[in-house]
Amino acid sequence: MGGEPGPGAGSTVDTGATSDRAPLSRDRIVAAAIAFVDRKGLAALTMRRLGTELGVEAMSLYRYVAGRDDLLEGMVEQMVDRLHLDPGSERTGPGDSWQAYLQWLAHGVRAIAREHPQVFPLIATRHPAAPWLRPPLRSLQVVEDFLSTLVARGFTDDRAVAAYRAFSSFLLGHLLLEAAMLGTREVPAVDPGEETRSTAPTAGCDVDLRQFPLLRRLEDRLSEDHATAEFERALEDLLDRLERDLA
Amino acid sequence: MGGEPGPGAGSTVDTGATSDRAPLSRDRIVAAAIAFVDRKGLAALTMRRLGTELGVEAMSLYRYVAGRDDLLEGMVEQMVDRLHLDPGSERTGPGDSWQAYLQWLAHGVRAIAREHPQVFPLIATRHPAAPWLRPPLRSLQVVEDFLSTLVARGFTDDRAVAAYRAFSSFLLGHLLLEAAMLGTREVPAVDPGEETRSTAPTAGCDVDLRQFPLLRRLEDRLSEDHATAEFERALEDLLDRLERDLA
DNA sequence: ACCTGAACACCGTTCAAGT
DNA sequence: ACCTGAACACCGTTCAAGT
Repeated sequence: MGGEPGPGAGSTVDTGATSDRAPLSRDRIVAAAIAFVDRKGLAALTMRRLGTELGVEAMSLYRYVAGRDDLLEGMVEQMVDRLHLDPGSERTGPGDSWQAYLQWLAHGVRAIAREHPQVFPLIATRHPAAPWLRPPLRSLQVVEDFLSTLVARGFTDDRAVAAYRAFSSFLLGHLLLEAAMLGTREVPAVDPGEETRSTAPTAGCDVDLRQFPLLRRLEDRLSEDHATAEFERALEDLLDRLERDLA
Repeated sequence: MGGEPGPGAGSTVDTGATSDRAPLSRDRIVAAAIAFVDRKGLAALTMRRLGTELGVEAMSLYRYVAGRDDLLEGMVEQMVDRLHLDPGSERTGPGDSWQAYLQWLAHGVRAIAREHPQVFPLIATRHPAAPWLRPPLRSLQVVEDFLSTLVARGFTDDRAVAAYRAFSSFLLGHLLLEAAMLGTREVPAVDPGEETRSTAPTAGCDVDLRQFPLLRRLEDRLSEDHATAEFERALEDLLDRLERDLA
């Protein structure tokens, strides 16, 4: 599971600055960037800060990544890669149904979104490797797997493409929303110990709801987190719909 | 439909730099920012560039917006505002069904996404005014309208909240995907006349599909644009599902 | 081979000063 | 009241130079 091949150390999760001496590779840089964004948010990610995080002088990074955009692309790629090299644990064999495969895939992507809510939005924003393909399953390999799994289970080409669209847009919608909610709580203060400087109207985040009676009445219910139940429900519905279309 | 109230001029759409002398207000700045991003993409939006665009010295903007983040927030707000002050043209009266209202709202949001595909992703990314509320209907007024319309049509509180979640996640997913596809074609070269400098692996955007036989076979079909038909279909399905839940 | 110092062009933002 | 010049701290990125 994404474990470092490193020199056998006890491998505490390493919360602080990881200036350990490891030879600095593209994978290590990308992994550090993901961890950094998980902690500090995307806006805080800077080539220079990431450099010092790695105990190195920022410009060194350019030996391994072509620039900031390439770094972001690498982060998405590394996150999505888990979806095919995952050790077959839950991976469905050729005998399993396409429903089982879509369930596995959906839960895999959801796990990514929940582990890295700050990074996940990049999946929707960054341009795909193939511009004519929609983002959410960013790896071409994953899309190929998706289509071939369905076609092998009796989908026509057209229906497989339609299923890909329906599935990916469902997944993107749900998970971006979920990630946005998770991401909100995570990066409250810019720095621990720094007073939130309420210089401007920006700060007024607790809006007054006097003009919105229903919002006030439903505030508690709206903020409840039924994310998992809602996700399962919507996924079931989608699979049912795809199944109906097959007949 | 979003027409300028301007001084009666022939009103060509004004493609170039709009350095006309108008007294510079928050609304004008925000509108200029939206137009700029539509033309050049979000990454190109800079306080300094927006300043010169408006024939003004960048720092002047800070009289009207609290900073870049506030500007982005203003852009989202201005785009979403169309959804309630729209001149009731298609706005449904109290006698109409909640289905008609949701249809109207969905098409309104979709129109925004299609007109401003480069700006639309901000709706999913920027933090909401109320952190416990999910983004896609960013205006609290719109959410209030949504809930009160449904409650007035016989939804219980719980069902109205569930409907809001299902509807907003559907809408966000579909429209982010659609906007991403539209946005891809729009900003191909950084500048007209500037050669795309293929300095690095970044440039290899036309991936070779030799290892992905299904992608190659379905490339044409995958890149077809059935956005409108798919949207209508999925919206119908969602409304059916909400209706089933009512019984 | 791998990292760094110094430099360049460009940011966001502040603030005293102009008109 | 509204805009500007100059300045500050910080970016991304390049490249000749160090080890």
